[in-house]
Amino acid sequence: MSEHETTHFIAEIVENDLASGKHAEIVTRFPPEPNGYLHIGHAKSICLNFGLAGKYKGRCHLRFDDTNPSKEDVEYTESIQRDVRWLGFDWGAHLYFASDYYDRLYDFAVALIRKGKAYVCDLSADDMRRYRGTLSEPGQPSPNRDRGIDENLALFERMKAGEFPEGSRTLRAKIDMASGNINMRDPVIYRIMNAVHHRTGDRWRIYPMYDFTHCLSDSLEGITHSICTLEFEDHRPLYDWVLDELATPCHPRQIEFARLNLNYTVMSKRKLLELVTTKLVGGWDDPRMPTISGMRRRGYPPESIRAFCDKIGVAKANSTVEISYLEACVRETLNQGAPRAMAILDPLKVVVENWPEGKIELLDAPNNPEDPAAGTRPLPFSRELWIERDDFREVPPPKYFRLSPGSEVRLLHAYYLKCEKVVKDGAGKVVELRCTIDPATKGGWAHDGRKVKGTLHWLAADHCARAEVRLYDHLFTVADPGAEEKKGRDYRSLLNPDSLKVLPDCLVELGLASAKPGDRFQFQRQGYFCADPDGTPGKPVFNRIVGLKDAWAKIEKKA
RNA sequence: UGGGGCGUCGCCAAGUGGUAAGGCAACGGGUUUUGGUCCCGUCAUUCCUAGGUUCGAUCCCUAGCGCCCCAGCCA
Repeated sequence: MSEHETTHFIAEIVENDLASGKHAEIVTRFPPEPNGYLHIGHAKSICLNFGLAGKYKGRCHLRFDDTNPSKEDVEYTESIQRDVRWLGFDWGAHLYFASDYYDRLYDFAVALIRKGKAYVCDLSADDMRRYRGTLSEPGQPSPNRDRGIDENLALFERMKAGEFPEGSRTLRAKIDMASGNINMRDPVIYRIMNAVHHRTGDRWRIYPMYDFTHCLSDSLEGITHSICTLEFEDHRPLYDWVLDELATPCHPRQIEFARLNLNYTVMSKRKLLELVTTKLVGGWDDPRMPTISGMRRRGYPPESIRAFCDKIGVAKANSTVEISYLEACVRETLNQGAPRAMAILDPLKVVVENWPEGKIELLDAPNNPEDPAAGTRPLPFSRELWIERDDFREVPPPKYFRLSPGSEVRLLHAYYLKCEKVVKDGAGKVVELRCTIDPATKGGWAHDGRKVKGTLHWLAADHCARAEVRLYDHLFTVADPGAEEKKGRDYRSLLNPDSLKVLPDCLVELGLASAKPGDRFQFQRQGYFCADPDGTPGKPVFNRIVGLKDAWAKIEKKA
């Protein structure tokens, strides 16, 4: 992981607690609700929690906050574990489920009732909302607020036994209906639900709420630092209240930080779920999705995601990070390790007129100029070649270094190539280039001091494999779909229609035909690509992970 | 005149009274058999605003302004 000093206010708190002896060892936790797939925002939290535990020699638990059976599913508990592991983190033996604490949680609730700090409320959801008051007006006490302890105990017992219909009663903490903090206006801590829980089945008819469950789960596990996002700041007084009222093993400190936002995408679980269920994308692992599984399929290396999370920092100010920053992190790690390969996305035929028909020459190509240890591979050269259509212009614009009539370029690792003639079809489309090579430039070196400005990638026509290539762009056309939505636009209408471009007839080096899903390459001069599981032995499929920086595109755009 | 937070370069983000780190982006230049990588340079006299305290304030005080979150029997 990154060497540079990662220091932020949470690390500072941890360091102080360790230095002061408040804690001998820190314990953090990543507490997802299994109601969707993890996304890059979760990755920030995962890196933070597991990262802190790793750096300060503590431990980090993976705990599923599964208290709402109506939205949760085992599919998600599985995908979440897969994703956390893939990111490079290990919870060891510390895998927990809030649902495993249901019995103890129930006992805690009973204890609260005994203390006169909780009561069974008969208000309907609508009435409860009315009694709650508003942001600027205090709430009114529930008619059941002063119900006797024994009656509360009996009623709660009967709630548990399933004697009452869903929604008919709740257990509420008795705190302060006039509090400016609405979370403290006698919050519901248990509700009646008939849903089947993915782990406890139909054993329970009542389910604890987040505010009651989370702090107690933390305490039961001996968590020292309970790190969550900003929107829970208002819940901290309640977190502390519950732990102060009950006899618990310890009282973790809740610390809030700003969640990650990325531009040109959405991070809301609801929207991501909707994109998946309405088939606006191919699934949770669609390479355009900001999900961990999407990024994995796209080809983002896990270490680049970790580096990104490390670099963006941790603070309390809401912020939106440019997705290009993530892409820069991906390029950085891929540049070091990805083997280079020739691939032609949009082929244009070149016939080398002074190269004998049928002659094949094997040239030596380094696998990675950044890493000599990666070795070399033989590259066949022949009379007929493919080059990138975009690497030829009949009328070259200013500063165009590539091929044009009469110009000379270098074929990477091969020869200097000169364009002698342009062949067009009836419609005027260029279909073939008649060229010559300079035999004295084998390997791509001219020994007469002659320089060439452009270097092109290429493939021998009869010695390459077909491949499908999928090019991706931002999921949305606007940087901030949320802002547009506030102006009345449906975020779905902001989806980028060009976010996926399928190129069915690309050409790649023969060796890539056997690439395994997940294998990553740099297609020289173009970008980084990753073999997709959709590929077949005869026809591999490559996802563009991210393009290389393109100085020429910039020049051309300016002109 | 409900409560809780936050405001430092286009985007992140250090800084905790001694005179504005770093990364990304951008721009200029060098190297280069990827117009990639790499290297060098430029890029906030200014820290939301206005007052005040101080020899000195992004950091302290006061008053404003702006933005985010909260009225689920979601998490």
